[in-house]
Amino acid sequence: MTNNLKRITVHDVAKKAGVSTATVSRVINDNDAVSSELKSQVQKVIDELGYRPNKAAHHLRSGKVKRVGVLFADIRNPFFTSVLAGIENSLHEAGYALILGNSNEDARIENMQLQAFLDEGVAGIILSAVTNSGSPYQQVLDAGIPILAIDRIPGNLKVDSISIDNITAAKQAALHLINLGHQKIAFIGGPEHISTAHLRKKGYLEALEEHPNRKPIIELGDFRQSGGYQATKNILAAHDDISAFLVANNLMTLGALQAFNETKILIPEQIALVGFDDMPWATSLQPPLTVVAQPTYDMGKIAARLLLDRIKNPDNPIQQVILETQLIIRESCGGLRTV
Amino acid sequence: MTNNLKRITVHDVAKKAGVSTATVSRVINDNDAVSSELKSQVQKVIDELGYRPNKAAHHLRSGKVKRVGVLFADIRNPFFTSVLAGIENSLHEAGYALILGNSNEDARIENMQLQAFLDEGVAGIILSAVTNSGSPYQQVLDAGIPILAIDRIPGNLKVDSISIDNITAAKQAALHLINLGHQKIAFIGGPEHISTAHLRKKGYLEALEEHPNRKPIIELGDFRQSGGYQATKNILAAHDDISAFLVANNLMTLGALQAFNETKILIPEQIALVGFDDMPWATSLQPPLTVVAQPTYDMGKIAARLLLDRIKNPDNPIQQVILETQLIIRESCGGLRTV
DNA sequence: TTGTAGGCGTTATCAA
DNA sequence: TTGATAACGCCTACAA
Repeated sequence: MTNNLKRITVHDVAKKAGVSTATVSRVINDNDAVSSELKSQVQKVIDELGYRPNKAAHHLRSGKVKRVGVLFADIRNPFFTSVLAGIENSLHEAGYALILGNSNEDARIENMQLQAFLDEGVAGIILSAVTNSGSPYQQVLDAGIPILAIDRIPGNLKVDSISIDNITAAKQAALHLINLGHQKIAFIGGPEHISTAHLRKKGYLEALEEHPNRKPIIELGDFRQSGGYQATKNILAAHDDISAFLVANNLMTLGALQAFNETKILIPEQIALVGFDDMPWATSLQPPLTVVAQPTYDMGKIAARLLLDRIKNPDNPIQQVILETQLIIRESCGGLRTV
Repeated sequence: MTNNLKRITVHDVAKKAGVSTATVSRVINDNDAVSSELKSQVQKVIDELGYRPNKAAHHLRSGKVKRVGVLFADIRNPFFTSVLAGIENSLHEAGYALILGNSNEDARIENMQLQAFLDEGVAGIILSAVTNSGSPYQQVLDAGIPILAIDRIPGNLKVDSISIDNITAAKQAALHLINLGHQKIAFIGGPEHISTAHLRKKGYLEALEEHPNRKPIIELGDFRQSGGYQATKNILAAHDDISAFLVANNLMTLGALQAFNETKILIPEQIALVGFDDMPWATSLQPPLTVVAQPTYDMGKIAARLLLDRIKNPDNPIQQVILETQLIIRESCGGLRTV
């Protein structure tokens, strides 16, 4: 049942190649100066024997690991899934393994997962933070493990980060609705402690401020479908003269649609709708959804690259990358009413 | 910049507690018989020092790892995302780390990823196989690493597995459409080499066979949105008398909807639609989508548990778990026409 | 029940 | 440029 072929080690290679284990090690790690003669000779034996270095031993002795931890606040949200796919792609190309964790929007779990990453041994961590404060992450940085903050950036944390310009993104969407002639535009936002939620609300408010007589109508959800549904219901119950909705998150947009369908409200005839994130279903809905699109997959790819850069060059200056969003105008926001 | 606090090891604990490193090791690993007196004494020192065992050393010496590899064919598909969340949850509870890989429906990449898992050191692998043959996976099993096949089960592979009853699932959906009185029911399936695709087609065919005069109308897509779109277009172009569609995958269902919207075909008035997987958007669509629901999250949870069982008991009999699906009837398939 | 000591597979240091 | 050797941190015979 069990495998009784003994594991092939540097010793086996060394013996067969007639060199020392040190030389074999040097060939594996390429770097050192080994005569190209010996190098190819050893490499040949490595191939013949099908030798594969033991990573645990390598890690133990050298302290180096090609492993990155990815900790997201909600891996079920398609936004993160797409980002994750981008990360996976970059890491795989670079020969790094990806350890995945889900903090589930829970600071306690997040903390445990980070600790688990440290125990497991990672060269760096990509993190969509649950809390807005940097302090919980300091111990990780103190341990010499770099963090790359993605999407949600804790305020006082000095780390590399990648995000979108949330204020402008939301503002642009709100302005579009304003320019279509809408007077009463409701905003469904997320929890204040999440930076993206906070900033998108700010963008919405900024847009309204630029246009007189437009009062903010705001309801905050939990970034989940049910939260969007409930927030929409609440707004509809409290106001009967709203003609447009801006929803600050993908799943909440689905919740809002559910509420509109239930209430037999027609989109865009009765209410214009702009959502967040260009998800697979956006073009399958009737009418197709107008959205603020984030470059999710690319965010992931870039995030991984930034982190790998940091791992290679710990003393480089910190980079804060901000990607642009795109307002994709489809039919859910209706045509021009007044200009 | 760098951390100059030396790492705390068993030796530090041993010295401070006035015991040998062997005793410390025994306390860490709980199992052995250490007097409860000594045990609590050592534990106290461990807590005081904040000692955390080095997993690389543990792995190297003992050969044991609490790490599982998860390799999916398409991590961007929300079906897998949901399964993944279930797996993550179970593994995290059990103190296992999750290494994630994406084979992207490519057998070559799948092979590389499996090799990477072996190099990295995993106690087991959860796999949604790209190919339908078991042979590519034999080397992993030969290395003593158990595989748990999920969703797609290679034909000739003797491993634990968890899946749904794909034949019955599709058959049930097709029968529902038949019972509603539909005569021409089109089926959009997936690539034949994927077991789920193959079996769902079989279920559709079985349903038709039970009812005379119903000819199969089949188009195969690639399990992606664009494939569903194209397949729908093809069917619509070739037939003008179809009154119902059964689509065998979640993203292809979105593609079909896109095609229907574009062609101004009304659901369910002109065409009744049944899709696969109860995804977040199903209830946000107008009309809400009738679907064959798979217990995705639970599949993941159970998959992880099965694998951990296998890791603990390598010689237990093989388990093939088949979960039931549920036909959730909403409005997209229309009401009863004829019975 | 507890301690001693050797080794897991690799790499870093030092010497040749 | 190459080799001998110790050490990374832990576990496990074996001895006491």
